[in-house]
Amino acid sequence: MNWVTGLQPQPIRRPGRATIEDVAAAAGVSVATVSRAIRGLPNVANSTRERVQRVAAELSYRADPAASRLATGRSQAIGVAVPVLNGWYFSNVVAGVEAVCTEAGYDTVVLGISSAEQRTRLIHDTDGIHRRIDGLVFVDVSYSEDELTGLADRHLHVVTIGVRSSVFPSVGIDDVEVGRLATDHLIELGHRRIAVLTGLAEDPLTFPVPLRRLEGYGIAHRDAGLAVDPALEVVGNFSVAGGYEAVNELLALDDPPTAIFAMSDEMAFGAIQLARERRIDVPRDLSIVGVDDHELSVMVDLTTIHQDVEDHGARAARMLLDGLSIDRPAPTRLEDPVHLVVRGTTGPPRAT
Amino acid sequence: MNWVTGLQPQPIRRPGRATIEDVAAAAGVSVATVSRAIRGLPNVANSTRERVQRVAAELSYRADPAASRLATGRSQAIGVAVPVLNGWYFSNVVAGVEAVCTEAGYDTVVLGISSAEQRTRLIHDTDGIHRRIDGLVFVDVSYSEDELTGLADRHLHVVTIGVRSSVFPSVGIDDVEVGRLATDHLIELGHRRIAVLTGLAEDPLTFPVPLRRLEGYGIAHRDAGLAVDPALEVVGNFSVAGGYEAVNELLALDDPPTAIFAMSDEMAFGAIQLARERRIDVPRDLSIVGVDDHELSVMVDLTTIHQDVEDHGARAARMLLDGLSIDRPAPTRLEDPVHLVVRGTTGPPRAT
DNA sequence: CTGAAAGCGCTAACAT
DNA sequence: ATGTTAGCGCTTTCAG
Repeated sequence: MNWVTGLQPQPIRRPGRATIEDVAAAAGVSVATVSRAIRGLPNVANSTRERVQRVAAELSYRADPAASRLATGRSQAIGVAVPVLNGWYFSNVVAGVEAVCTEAGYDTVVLGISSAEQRTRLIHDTDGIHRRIDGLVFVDVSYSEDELTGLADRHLHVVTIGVRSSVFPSVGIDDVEVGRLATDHLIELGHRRIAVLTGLAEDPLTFPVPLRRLEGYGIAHRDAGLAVDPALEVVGNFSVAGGYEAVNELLALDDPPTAIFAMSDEMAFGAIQLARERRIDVPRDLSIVGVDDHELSVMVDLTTIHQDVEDHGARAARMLLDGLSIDRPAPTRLEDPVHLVVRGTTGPPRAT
Repeated sequence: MNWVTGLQPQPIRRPGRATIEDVAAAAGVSVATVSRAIRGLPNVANSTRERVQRVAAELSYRADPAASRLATGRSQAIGVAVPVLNGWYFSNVVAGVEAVCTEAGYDTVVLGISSAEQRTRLIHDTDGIHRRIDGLVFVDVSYSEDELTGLADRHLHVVTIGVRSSVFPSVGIDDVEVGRLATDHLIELGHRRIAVLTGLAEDPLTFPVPLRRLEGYGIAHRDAGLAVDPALEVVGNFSVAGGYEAVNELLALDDPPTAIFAMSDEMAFGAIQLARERRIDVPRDLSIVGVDDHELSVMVDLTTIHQDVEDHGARAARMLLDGLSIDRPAPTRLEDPVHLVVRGTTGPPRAT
């Protein structure tokens, strides 16, 4: 009730912000009808629908997202959780996700998961995340199956990129094959001491992709009757600087490698840089193969394994959006083929 | 009404989702007190606040963001609008923004503004954006002052990165100085025919940064008593491929340049690549200077102009968040100093 | 096909 | 210091 009769009877309201009631009034129908008409629900006479839509357009009416979220329980937004936002791989994934989401009328909220603490908060809902988004795509941020099951139980829709999951759909590549492909290439060229630049030195659980690639690396060795030397496995953190440092270490070895399998092009770039500074001839004295087919690899003539990362993001988003209507989508796996792109940084070792 | 008496009498409610009423009941207080206690508002006895917070924690209660958004009108989310999401510059900006926002408890929603249509939709509220976010940072997506004023009138808080604005705060660098610095460096080395790789060939309004840098390029020439040759201004679209193509064109000229000022490192990378393929000696036959100080520039030994992009994003976010409480923040300009980093891709021209 | 009304969960007066 | 209650703007039975 308004006690101060006649004084500012209407609440302070931003001008131009038409509500559903305004539209209803202007169209001479009830708010329920407006809601139906606008969202394309059935049981609305065509003439009515038309009129309502016209009026809504005139008033440039848009349903308040918060209000409809409150009423429906859906936020029309999805989240994309990535360890780091800059960095070639992740920004491409995000780009793919965003494109699809925007197209579908969903907002894309980015969630940086750089620390273990952020990772925990996210999964344990300390963060209240699943009130803010309808679904989540995890990009190479990995959780135990138990944790994921927990999410599923709370009705959060998830798609993972990179790591595969037994509880949620996922898209990625065959990382074992990646490791095998790269290593095989090197072995075929005649290399016997092949170093590998891997990811973070953390709990394997948090990032299994390097492990899979390492597995492929191992398989290639085994198949060729070669033994792997643990000393040749160095952490490069998937960064240029990390790759640089890693190779620096490797070259200090008594018996340094003749070839390097870098699990990302960025690490390979770092490796190349160090080689240049040290005046090491690539590929004569050191062969280098990367993974990603970064747009700059062609520039440095890097042999690498191609994958279409932006497409991974797009496909993941599509899967997620499609799955939103189903209560528990099957944990399908979408696996993109990968292939080796041979360029100039790999060749036979000098002393073959 | 539930017709099947006795069956599932309570509404379908996700388990574990405590509401403010649950907390109130459990703590033996009213919902208003819970609200106050949890948000740290005054007028709550310490003992009460403690108890409420404890109970809330036990029930792992979190205010439903949609509900509070509806009640308060604030969404606790900010948007960051970028032309493209992959690409070194933009992903770094977004990373900076996200870090600050997350820290402050705000969600970061990314908005790709690749098409003119998306640009229009966003600004004209066809998108309903300002119901979804409290503030917006525009990253090198430029609008007329009129359009921006329109946004301000609708109480949308904005900070721009790159382009400066007379209506909203902005952070960036002195782009005229960037152009001058790069060009001067080349002129001092003795170059007289200096090409410039610019941005999009679109409406200047949509992207003034290249224009400012071009201005600096012009000033440097004028100060040195040199004339600029329009034929040496080529569009490179700020991409590696664009830079490659642009230089390809330049070299076809009757009187090709001896030096190139690329407005981004990525274009410079493309230029370097082409030079390599053509066996053009850099810097002997072609000097190249970029802008950004991309982490890979050191790798290709690129002379460039350094700027801290991630920091731009962080500062913009901070300004935006700080300004949220003020009705119309002053259009301050935060300008980061830039400096030339001389590396190996620039040197005196052969025929000095 | 359309309307009335009861929420959705929270905040913010206003009372006490 | 705490409680009551009226919205916020929309969706969704349920009635008609």
